[in-house]
Amino acid sequence: MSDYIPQEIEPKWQAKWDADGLYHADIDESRPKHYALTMLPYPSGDLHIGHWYAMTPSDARARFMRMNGYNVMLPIGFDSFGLPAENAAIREGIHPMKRTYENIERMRGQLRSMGAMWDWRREAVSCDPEYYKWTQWFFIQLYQRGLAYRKMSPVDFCPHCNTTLAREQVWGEDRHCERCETPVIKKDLAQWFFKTTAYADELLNYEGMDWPDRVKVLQTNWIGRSVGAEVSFQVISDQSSVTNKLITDNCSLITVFTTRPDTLWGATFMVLSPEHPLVDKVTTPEHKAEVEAYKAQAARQSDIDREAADKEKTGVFTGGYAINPVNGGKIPVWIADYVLMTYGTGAIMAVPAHDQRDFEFARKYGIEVRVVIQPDDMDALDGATMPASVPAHGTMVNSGPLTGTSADEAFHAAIKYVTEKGFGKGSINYKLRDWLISRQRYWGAPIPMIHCEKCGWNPVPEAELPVLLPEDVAWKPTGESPLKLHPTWKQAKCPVCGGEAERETDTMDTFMCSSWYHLRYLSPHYDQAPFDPKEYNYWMPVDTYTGGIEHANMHLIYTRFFHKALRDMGITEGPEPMMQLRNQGMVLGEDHEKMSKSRGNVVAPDELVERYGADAVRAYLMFFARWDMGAPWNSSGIDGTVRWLRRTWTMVLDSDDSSRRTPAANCSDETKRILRRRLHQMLKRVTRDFKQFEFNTIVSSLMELLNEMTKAKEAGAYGTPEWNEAVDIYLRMLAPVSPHIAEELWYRTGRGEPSGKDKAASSNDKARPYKSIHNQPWPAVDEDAAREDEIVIPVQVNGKLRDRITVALDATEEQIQSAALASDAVKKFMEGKAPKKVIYVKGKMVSVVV
RNA sequence: GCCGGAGUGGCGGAACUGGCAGACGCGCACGACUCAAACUCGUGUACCCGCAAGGGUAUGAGGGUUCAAGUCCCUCCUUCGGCACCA
Repeated sequence: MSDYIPQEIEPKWQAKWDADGLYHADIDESRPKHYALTMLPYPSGDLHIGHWYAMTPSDARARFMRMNGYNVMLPIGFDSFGLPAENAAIREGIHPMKRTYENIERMRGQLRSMGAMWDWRREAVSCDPEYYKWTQWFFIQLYQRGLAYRKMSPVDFCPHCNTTLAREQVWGEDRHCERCETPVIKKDLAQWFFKTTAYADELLNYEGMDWPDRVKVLQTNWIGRSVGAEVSFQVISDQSSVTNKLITDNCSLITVFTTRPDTLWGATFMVLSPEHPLVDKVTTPEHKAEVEAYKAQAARQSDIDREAADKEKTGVFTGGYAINPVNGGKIPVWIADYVLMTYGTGAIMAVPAHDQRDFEFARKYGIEVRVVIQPDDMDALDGATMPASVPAHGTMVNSGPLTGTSADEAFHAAIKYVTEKGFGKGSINYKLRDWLISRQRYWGAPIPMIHCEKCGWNPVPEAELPVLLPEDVAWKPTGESPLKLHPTWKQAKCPVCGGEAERETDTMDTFMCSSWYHLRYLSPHYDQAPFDPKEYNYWMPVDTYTGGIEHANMHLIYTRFFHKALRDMGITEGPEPMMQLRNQGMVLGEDHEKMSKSRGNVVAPDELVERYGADAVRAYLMFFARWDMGAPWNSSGIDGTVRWLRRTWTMVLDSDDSSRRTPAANCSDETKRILRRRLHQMLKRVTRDFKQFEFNTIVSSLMELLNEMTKAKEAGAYGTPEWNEAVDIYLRMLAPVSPHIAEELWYRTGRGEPSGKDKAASSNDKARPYKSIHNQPWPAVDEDAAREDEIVIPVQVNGKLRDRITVALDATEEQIQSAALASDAVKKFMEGKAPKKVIYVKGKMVSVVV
């Protein structure tokens, strides 16, 4: 028996599988399809342990599905546009394209070392013109559908990355850039947006999706649907008049959004956001100076200062008044920076008695507090003296026709009331914003739009796609797109009038590229359309999608939006692109901190593969933590999986009979029966765990089975039919986890030999078809073999475990109960008393109560 | 503040309809092999009392439901994510 040397067998089999096209996924209508997808990597230049942690269990799962008769496609590619390559260009003067393709080449090798079942023919690279041509094409489709638009607005800008960011890419309390952690600033810029909000409601529907609740909750919170009403308040024109003459033109209606229309009678003032367009109109000449000063101060403040929730509320009175439409009350109009222009209508009605923010504001500025809901469990409230706002649950008071009803009923009644009276209507608001996709950078897909002085913005004609990136560009960190500084690139002919025009010089957010990569994998070189409809009809939707949870509110919302928008254009079909989603956790450094170069706690998978082999690294990554949780790395733990694979090698191949082993002829039936029982029990567990993505217990079950088999081998099982069956099934279960050693042992034990007819067909050893273990079916559980013939029943007395009795599987309840009561230990703890009650749970437990 | 996840030996974790807590592995201890060490193999390993048999205590804390709770319910604590003046 030779030694287990993964460094020899792994490259050998990788080359063989590649040469045989073993993992090619082609349309085959005779088999059910399974599209397995893992989030495509960014070509940073090195595959890190996180990639391995995400990808190897996904590969194992795909292999399991393959062995279960599915025609499985597992594609791979690169999300290869993006900032790091461009920043390196600025720093080191290396062209982003050159650097990116070098990195891709390096990572291809690293990916191959995993021994995963990628179909490399389907590789897609998003920075390749044959890919981004279609990214641009999709932009145009969205534009023509009215789902892409250009707007001047205050947007988040990362001063370090020198580009604008989508709202989803701004994180944390200090509002920092998702990529470089620099706090963002606000800039007024004309930018392109996608109308994600048009699909807000549909994105909240997860029907038929096998996604983790965690992700659904994150998305639901992010979309932030609120149900309420819009109510319009009229501004009083002549502020000194006692007759309250109303301005009748619509421009002097202030519309607010409220989730509590039932509290309308308690609105004692209004607040406009300082940026609200009606501020100037409402403000009286005496208050103009003060209002202007406040507006200027609010504009200067960063969002971070402004949005700090614990900051004391500030604001100024505009001098203007509005009429509360439900009771005719004259209420003052203020401006305050706690009201955001970006949510709702940018204006609120303030109900200090039942909203803490409004309450603090009212007390600070001496505004009336008017109670309209009396909570049932509190003494009668007095607006003038109450120390804090009270929750808006209870019975309506001081609320006209609603008085006396419960607040819950009043919610609907109020909407009906304002609708009938004509000054409001039911309304729904979302926190979700439209997706800002413009980036002032070079290394991205150019936005295929042309601006003409006469004809405005128009898309580049389809025949002229792709709009190629120029290669001769100077990279300077200016905050402007390098494309803008290029001497000629932006010059273009207007597609409408043919006159002189200019290209859009911004490029697209790379999340645009990754919103449809699963479609490009279907046919990466197809040049008639973004994908070949034949491939689409067979493979889509994605059956299993795996990746990190950090994309819950970014990629996973974008790609769902994209699919739905395309569906409405007739390009895709079905409600969702990815039916099943599973998230892996994160591998932390040995110091329990997030891995980073600066902490020096990064684990390099290349070194591990070199030292232990890919099979051991794969097995360890599946074994060492719950996949969905992740855990800190433990460098000595991998020794356990290395030992396990070596013992597997020895168990299967070592036929040395000179040891103390019992000869096969003397092997007892009992040994064989136990071997088969344990084998099929483990098979059952492993099958279940693969279905449920519980990879850690798959490996531990295999370890247990190895221990059982080693015992059986010592007892003479080696060489018996039961032994051969056990080896056969063991290797098949091992194949998805550690594909190389499984294949090698399959081969060495002659299981890959062609049988009968195949063998006769060719005497040439090389041409003989080899029957790879990876083309074998998953074994079937023999339930009879797995069944125990005796069971051990724990016996409790007064809830404490006192004994275990062994009974035949078919023992009756009476037999088991009397055996339990006959036990010495049980008798001892019953202390001679008669049992009050004996509970028997079938096959599980006897519980005696005295 | 709100929403979600997680707290089990020295460590990673297991326990899948409430039914034997600690599977499997790491580490550690002892033994075999060895001149020796490493490797490998074997045995042991939650904690406390006990030579042992045995007994007691344990799943973040405290209550509850139950014959029986890591698992269900209530009140907290710690920790990790996300959101955060969202009207």
